[in-house]
Amino acid sequence: MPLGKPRPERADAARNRELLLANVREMLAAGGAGSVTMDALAERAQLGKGTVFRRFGTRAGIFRALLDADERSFQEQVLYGPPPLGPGASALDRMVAYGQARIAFLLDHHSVARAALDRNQPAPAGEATITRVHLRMLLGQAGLNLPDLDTLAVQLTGALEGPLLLYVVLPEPETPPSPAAGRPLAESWSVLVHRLLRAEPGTTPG
Amino acid sequence: MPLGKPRPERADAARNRELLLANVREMLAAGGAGSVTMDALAERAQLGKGTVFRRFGTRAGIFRALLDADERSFQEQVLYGPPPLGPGASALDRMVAYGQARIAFLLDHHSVARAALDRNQPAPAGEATITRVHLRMLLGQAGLNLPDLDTLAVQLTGALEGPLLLYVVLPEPETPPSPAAGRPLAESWSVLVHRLLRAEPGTTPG
DNA sequence: GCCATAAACGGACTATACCCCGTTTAGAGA
DNA sequence: TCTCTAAACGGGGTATAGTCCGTTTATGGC
Repeated sequence: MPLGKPRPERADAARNRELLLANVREMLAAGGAGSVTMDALAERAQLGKGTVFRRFGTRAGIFRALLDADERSFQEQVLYGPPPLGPGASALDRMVAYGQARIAFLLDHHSVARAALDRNQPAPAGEATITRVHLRMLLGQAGLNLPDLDTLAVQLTGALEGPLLLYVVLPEPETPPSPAAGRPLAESWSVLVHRLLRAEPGTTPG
Repeated sequence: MPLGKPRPERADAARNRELLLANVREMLAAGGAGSVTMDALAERAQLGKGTVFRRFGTRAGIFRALLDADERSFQEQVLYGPPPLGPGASALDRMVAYGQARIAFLLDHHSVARAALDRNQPAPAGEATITRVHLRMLLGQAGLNLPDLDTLAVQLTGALEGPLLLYVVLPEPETPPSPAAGRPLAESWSVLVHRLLRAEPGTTPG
């Protein structure tokens, strides 16, 4: 038995996962993230409560699972899509484009993204890390003459996502997500990145 | 009866508040933030649970109250202390100094500051806002030629505090707070601020 | 001192996340 | 098809945040 393959998920488990996620989406649409309780979800899906926890581990885990699919397709746009979000543009342009896209993404998924946060757990594992890793890479490509790009990437992640996840600069409950609500953030992000990546005065680029 | 004076806190209430906070500090020292439960606190202080909630409203409120005193003296350093943290230095220098001081503060109070966060509540009201407001003011003084300093201040708040509050770049449980642990963050903050406030090439200052 | 009243108090009650473990079942191999 | 085992399932149990409301008490005005 090859060690790298920890046995695929059993068919009934997979079926139930989908069933649960479908129910979560419905509950979400009907009553918002607050209405999704483990008990209610279990009952609605006609499953035991233990099953729900076995699938998702924690309440936040449900929302992480929900985010996952969209997050993956978002990531694909970033890695393989057309520039400037995808490869083929300058680091500067890509960073601005990434910020804009990320803000739009977090706006779209605002309620779920916040519900996916887990006090106790440091970083919502999959979710926030995409930003940190990608920004770190772009900083590297930008040819900055700076020592600690890792830390800078963490801080920029905070600048980009913090306003939407921590200091909630948005939206009134039940407000349908206005597409332009993130405009100021995107605008300001662009300024921040432009100034950060701007060449040192009196330095030859290279 | 003057409307602005909503009646001072009753003596017994004040006494109990102190009693509770003292007990919280002891529990904190003994078993960490996780060991501070409302029931345990109430019992330890020989008070009813209802009283604890009446005093602090919510679990996070306890930690906010704990933070409050230190936060106030921190704020005083910023408003009236010696430069560069206090007034009397350039906006740039003050912003760098503020970042350094804030990082040290959050490091010192890391466990309490995180416990003061309240899912549900957007921003930990008093706590995070100090940073936002102060950065906003300094940005104004810096004479930047930028349109939306409010949003920029929020993003910088995220850059400064996000790493410590959201993406926990620190410390292993039970690690005594190493004073140098925030060095990379402070260093990187300095770089970020320097580049942000750097004069536009070909622009006359003023 | 005495009274009236607003505030504080207490602790039972509810809602909910998360745990445990005995029972059931899918699915690989004989 | 039968067996065997690891995985999945169920739902009662626990811990804990937060609510409610009847009771007690501090305190300002008389």
